[in-house]
Amino acid sequence: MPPAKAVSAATVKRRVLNRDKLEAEICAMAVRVFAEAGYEGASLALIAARAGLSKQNLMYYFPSKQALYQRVLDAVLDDWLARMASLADDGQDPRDMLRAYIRAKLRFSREQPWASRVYAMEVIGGAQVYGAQIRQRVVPLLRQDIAVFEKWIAAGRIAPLNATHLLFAIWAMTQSYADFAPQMALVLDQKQLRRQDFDDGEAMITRMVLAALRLE
Amino acid sequence: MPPAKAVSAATVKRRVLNRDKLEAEICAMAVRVFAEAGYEGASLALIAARAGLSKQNLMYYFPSKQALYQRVLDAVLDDWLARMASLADDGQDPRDMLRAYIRAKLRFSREQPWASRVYAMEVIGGAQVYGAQIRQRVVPLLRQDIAVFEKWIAAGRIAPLNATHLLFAIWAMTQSYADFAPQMALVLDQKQLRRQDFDDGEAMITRMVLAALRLE
DNA sequence: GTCTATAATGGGATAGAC
DNA sequence: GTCTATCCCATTATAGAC
Repeated sequence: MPPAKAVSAATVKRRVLNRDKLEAEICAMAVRVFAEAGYEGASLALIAARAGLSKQNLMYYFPSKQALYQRVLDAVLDDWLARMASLADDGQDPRDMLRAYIRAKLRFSREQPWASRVYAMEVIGGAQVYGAQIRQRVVPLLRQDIAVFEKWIAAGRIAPLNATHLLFAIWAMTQSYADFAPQMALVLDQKQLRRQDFDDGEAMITRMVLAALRLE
Repeated sequence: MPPAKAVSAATVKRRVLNRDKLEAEICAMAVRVFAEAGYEGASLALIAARAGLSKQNLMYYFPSKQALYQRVLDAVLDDWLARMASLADDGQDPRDMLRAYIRAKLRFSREQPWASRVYAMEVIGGAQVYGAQIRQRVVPLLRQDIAVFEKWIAAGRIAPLNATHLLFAIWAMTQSYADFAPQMALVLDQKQLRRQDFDDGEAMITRMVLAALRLE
């Protein structure tokens, strides 16, 4: 864990922001720490230092570590779901909608890798604190998308297959460009993924999906 | 975190085992705790209780938490790599080899979900403790597999595509049946994944890969 | 090898002055 | 809202008897 950096300039500027903005900025720092160290491994002292305030001051805004963690996950889901225009919007060309869906999900992996990772860690650990929210906010959307696939199949617009596992496959592949980026970078002999790698991934994923659906 | 269970019967039996066996059994308990709680979140006391010995006794066998963690990851990789007969073995039919590869990887996800998850958590967190081992033991094997894909392409046995990202896709999809099983179970409205779900996943993944490679 | 006892540290959380 | 000071507890780790 690298030492916290001084953020005096940012701190001063922040003092004039209102509470909502400040809390959002704290979350933005916290998401990264949680993603790097996990819930237990993340220390409030480090998060506070990264955000440019004292640990006690941090606890003025968030009464407990769990409260901060849940707010972080809420923010992650908000951002995520806002970007992921559901497939359910409707009866456009499946080919175009799938391309857009894959692109949007990969874009999130590229622009918000820590958000994706903190969510992934929570799920892998069994979603012991955030399970209820996932059930309420994520699962219904996934089921909606699956229902769209099934409608397309029923209408003969895509080849018949298991719609649920198709969605699992799309999620797995797109998520991995955030979650497993460190390993991918090692294989590619790079320090981190570049824009080109995401484009290559997008081409690969799109091809696999469309080929499986007999849409190319 | 559920309370530790009494394991008196197992404990007694274990006392007659030799040191290697006992250490292996401790690792088997530890991998699950690390996967559920992450490195920092896992406590030696819980691991010791699950393994049926005292915390102090656990530390007789493993001098530190980090040493135990690294041994756990070593064991995970040993088991994993032993099962994953590399593609590189040679020039069989690409169709059969890919089917076998996907099946072997999914079987590992099904039989050793905690192993997969503890590895995933380590990578997502940036592989800060185990990065060197991944570089030495995992990356070369992945590169070997990628090289096989490229040989197949050069020989015209599969359609041309980005071999690296093809492997990333296969890994992402097969891994996810261990790592994201909790979320999948929620979508499927089940307590956990059943054998049938893995079979459905295998069919889906195989279809996507073979279709992308123009092998079906 | 297994136990009791105990250091030593770090981190979450609270109280109260200003 | 921000600071200093402090409490309390869990946890890793060690020492030493048996």
